Amino acid sequence: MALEDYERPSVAADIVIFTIKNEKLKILLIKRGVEPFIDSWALPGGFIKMDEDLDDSAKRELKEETGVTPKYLEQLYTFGDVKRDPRGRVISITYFALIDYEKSQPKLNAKTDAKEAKWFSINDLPELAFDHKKILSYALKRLKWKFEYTAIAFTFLPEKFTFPQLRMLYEIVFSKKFDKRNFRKKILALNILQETNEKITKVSYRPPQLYKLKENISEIIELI
Amino acid sequence: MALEDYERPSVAADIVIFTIKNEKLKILLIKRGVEPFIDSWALPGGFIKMDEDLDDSAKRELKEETGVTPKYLEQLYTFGDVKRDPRGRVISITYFALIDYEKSQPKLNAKTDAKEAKWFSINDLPELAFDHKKILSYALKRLKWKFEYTAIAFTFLPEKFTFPQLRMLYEIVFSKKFDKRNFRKKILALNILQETNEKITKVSYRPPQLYKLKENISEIIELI
DNA sequence: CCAAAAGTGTTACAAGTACACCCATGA
DNA sequence: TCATGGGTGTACTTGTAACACTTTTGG
Repeated sequence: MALEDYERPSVAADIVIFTIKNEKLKILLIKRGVEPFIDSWALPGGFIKMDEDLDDSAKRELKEETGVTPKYLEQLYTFGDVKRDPRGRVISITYFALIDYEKSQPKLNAKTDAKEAKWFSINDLPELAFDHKKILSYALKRLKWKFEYTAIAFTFLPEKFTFPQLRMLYEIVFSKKFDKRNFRKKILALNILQETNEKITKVSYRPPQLYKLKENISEIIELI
Repeated sequence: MALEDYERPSVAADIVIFTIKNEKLKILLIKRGVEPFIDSWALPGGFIKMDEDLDDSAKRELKEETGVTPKYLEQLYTFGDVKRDPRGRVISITYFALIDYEKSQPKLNAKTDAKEAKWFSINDLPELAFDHKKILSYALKRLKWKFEYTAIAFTFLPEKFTFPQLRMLYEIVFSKKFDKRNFRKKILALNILQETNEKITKVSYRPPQLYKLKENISEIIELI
């Protein structure tokens, strides 16, 4: 049962990274510079190295290909159908990541196999390489689930944010409107927000109040 | 970017399979017949083959080592820390499986690397090989989650079952008592059960009624 | 003073929880 | 007739959903 007795598959990490910009839910894609699927859009990712843990690999690939560092990262699912990659057996450990929309400017690194890195609105996507469409659909389910049962929405927001901003996130993710009174009541009941005495300025209507997460809440977002 | 340019890790599938027997939650372990961790108890599993999909690999390993065919199987998580296996880089795609307690007699296959296969109560476990304790703890979380948000509990039961049986499952999984009136009300509200006109016999108290899942419900257990 | 979006409170309905007595059976 | 666990209904509490008017600001 020595490890050498077995033929080994290639193992890659691929990342679905979401942000929200201009009131749209977006994901970051790269344009492939190599075969197969050259010039197709695909999820950022690449082969894992033998001396790095899986999460580190996902972070590195994302950083190398797109210059982006996620605020939140978790493993999504492992796809490994025999024929998902025309080059041979490639198992893809996929990741689900989120980034603050203010910090989401991709910077392409020319040294990688990616020709281009670009945010695409989820409603206006190109054809994707490999089985990446399936992966994305899985990631979208996870995103909705996380919004419903955890406080992960805050990772899309800057330190200080308003209720209208937060509500907008939920409205985008679930593609429906939420009543602002009920929404506020529900969030406040979680008892994780702290009012600041600052307001948004330069809006030609009643300016919304800024809130922030209470101290020590940021780390327990998963637990709600 | 040819696949050959990358060193490849070994990839295994390991399975946490649960059953309920004698009012105890149990998992199936094998006693390792080879190094490393020879004579230690471990999750059943083994290296994936190049021509089989991941789920098939998990099913095959389970069958080969323990003779058991799961009623329910889903991917759990992929563990791949650099040093989780002393032999070298081994990534483990883990599975979560359930089996009807009436069909859960393991039959050891002598041709494998397992010396023995045995059900262990979750409250009375031996030391486990590798990082299998961590994997098990993850599987337990998933089990509770599935019980809470899906109708997966029925996979532990035979075709016809009683409310007391079903309630017992929940009490075992959550280690707490449920009020029998409220429990019944909640399950009936799901509208997935059909009363039969049969009862349990040979009990020295009022015999409980047998129920079964409505037609076409078995397949949508995930959706509740 | 107008336009725009923020902020606020009450009522109705549904879901969940707590709780105690009678029933059917085998021994 | 007794012991055992099964079966049932009601009141209370909590959470969710529906809904309309006043407030603050910049232009």
